[in-house]
Amino acid sequence: MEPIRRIKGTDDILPPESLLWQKLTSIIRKVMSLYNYQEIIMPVFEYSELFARGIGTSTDIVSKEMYTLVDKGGRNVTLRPEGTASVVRAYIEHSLGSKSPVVKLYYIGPMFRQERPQKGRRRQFNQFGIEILGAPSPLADVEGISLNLRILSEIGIHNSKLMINSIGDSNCRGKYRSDLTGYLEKRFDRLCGDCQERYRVNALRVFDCKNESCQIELRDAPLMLDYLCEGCREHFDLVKKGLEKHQIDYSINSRLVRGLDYYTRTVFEIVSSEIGSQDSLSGGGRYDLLVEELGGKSTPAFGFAAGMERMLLAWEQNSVISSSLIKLDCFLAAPKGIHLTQAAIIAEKIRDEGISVEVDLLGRSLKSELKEANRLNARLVIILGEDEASRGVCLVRDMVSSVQWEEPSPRLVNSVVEYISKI
RNA sequence: GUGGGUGUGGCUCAGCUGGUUAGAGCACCAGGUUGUGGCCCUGGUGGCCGUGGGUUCAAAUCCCAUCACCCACCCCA
Repeated sequence: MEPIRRIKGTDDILPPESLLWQKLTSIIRKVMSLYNYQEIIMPVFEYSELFARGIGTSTDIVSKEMYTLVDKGGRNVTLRPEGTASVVRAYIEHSLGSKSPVVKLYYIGPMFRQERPQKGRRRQFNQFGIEILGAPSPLADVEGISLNLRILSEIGIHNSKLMINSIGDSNCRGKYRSDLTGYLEKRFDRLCGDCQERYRVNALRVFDCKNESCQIELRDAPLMLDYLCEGCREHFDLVKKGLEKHQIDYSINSRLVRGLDYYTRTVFEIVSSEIGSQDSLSGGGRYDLLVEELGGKSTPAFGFAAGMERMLLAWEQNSVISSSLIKLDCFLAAPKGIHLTQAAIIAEKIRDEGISVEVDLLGRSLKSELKEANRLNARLVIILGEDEASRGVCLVRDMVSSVQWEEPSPRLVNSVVEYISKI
């Protein structure tokens, strides 16, 4: 019989690595609460149209990467490729804006994109992200970026770099776009095939091209930063000043263009040079037009999404040993299987006191059980041997100091509690 | 969708100018230690050498096909 395998681009996160994930999410939640963001838990699938309208049909995500299906009711639904569209949908659907002028939400969960997997790129992957809805001020941009960086530093990722840019708004982007396409048109023949395609779909993305000859052609290309209107220029200046006041290092990357259509003004990206070719740990920016685009009232907004698998990749560079996170207070050994049932009952009593206990379920030899206890990193081993039982005592062994002593059975639970709490 | 690389016990890999029973380390089990873990020693379990076809007296090894995984392009978190 052929065993069934997991779907391409999906992962089983096994222990002990899953403990690293627990730690990661607990750090994220802790920092979110420091900034007073509330969690929103959303469906993982939505009407396909939400993403088409929210993310933009010209993007790769919508045009070729979505897991879309028609359900039995004839609805066209899609596994979410990102979180922002759903948050905005929920914001509108529940009129969150009328309950409070500024709404700050975060989410953690899986996203789905049908791309060719590679390092740092999976078909099901996990993101966390925030959305600040209702705040037009650059203060919101700066807060979001600070929060993002704080999470990275709490985790222990220090090898990352922040890049920012402004891509203008509906006032100024139009003129820029036409000037840029005009510039590119004149050199169209000298651009690579990919860039010729970009020219047609979204000219701003030619700046992402890694092809050297294209970069040479782009040397004198007009830059968005020179086209910013008064409002956008001022907003961008305040973001930069804000970052400086927070002592946050950044670099301006005038070629930074986000792949999603909804961004306006501020865009940012945090990259790591140590996680392979997919080097973006997180990215986001301002999207002042999206809420209205999805049928809500005009609402300014800022948000970002971060790739959790990529953060773990960057984290492993700092040699965090996940297996050392496994800890067990106590292992209950009942050699030769005589007292297995009794052991299980004692284990429950110790657990009642909040102390973790493992019982050997196989009734193995004492040697095997100690070996097992050692593997499990157990601090104490309680041995319920025949000799001891006949004398009404148990043997307690500290696996770190190798000291062991006899304990009268009635006192066992109390003294284990005492011992563990003193460590 | 395009390109490159790799498929040998649970894991990491050696063997691959074709030639007798396919190896190592780690992990696992047992013993050395007649109830006591980690270190050490000894032994053991476990592999249709990704799959299918071809060449040959003979294929893990050569050829073709196919599948899977990895990395990169593209794009993005």
